[in-house]
Amino acid sequence: MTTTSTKHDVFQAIADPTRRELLNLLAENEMPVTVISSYFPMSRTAVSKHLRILSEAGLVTEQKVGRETRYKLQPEGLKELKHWLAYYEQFWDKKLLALKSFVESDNNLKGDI
Amino acid sequence: MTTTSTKHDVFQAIADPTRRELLNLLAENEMPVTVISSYFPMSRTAVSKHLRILSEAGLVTEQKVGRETRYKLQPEGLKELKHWLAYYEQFWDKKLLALKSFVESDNNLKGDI
DNA sequence: TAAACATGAAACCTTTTGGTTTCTAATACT
DNA sequence: AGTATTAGAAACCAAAAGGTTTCATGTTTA
Repeated sequence: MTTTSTKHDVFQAIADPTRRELLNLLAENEMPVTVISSYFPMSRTAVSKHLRILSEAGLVTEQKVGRETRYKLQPEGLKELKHWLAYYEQFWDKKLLALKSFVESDNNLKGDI
Repeated sequence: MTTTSTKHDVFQAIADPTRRELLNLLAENEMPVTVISSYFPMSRTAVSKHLRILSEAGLVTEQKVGRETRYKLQPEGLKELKHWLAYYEQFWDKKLLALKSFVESDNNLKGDI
């Protein structure tokens, strides 16, 4: 059982361009909501909601410090996406394609496991 | 200039679970709409609309053959996603982290390229 | 202690999304 | 020629998404 409680999934979380910008912003520095929202052309509350969604998807973490809540990137949350992608890489990666056709061909090691 | 006309972007295209299933289904075999839609618990028209979105995002291609339209995966469309992800990999990949701190440190090969 | 600050919750609104059913057009079969 | 088949277009609808403003609550700080 994984620790990440995924109410919103990663795919949906990164679908929104604002949220992708948020990830980008939070990648290097952790920062509180008010600071974060100063980078965006929308209300603080709206940004806060995006942060919530990112948090639920396991892409950022929140840490309360006094009256402020600091958010920062949690890159591990993107691993799920990487795994998903990995499956499709075989379809464009020549090396993987070669391996695939080798494994699937009938003229090698019949009946052997 | 790229050939992919991206009206819908990849991020949004893969956000929907039905569309991810479609990609999965079309990864191995190309097939016409009626056959495709038989795998899904919704109308043919609905599936058709999902296919359109995938197509606009450059994730599938359509080929008209007689009265049917055959769809298949266009894996290259996922490269954009891979590139996006690559940036974030540095944040969880130890090797990349090590490289990063090395490159950023001031005590190596100053002014040398 | 009172005022200011940081943030999330609530209620609300508009647009987008994911689905439906019906209609139209093109192609294939008999 | 006439009927079936394949698929997209149109019109429509309910629910979700993305935003707003206002309110409540906890935390500083003057």
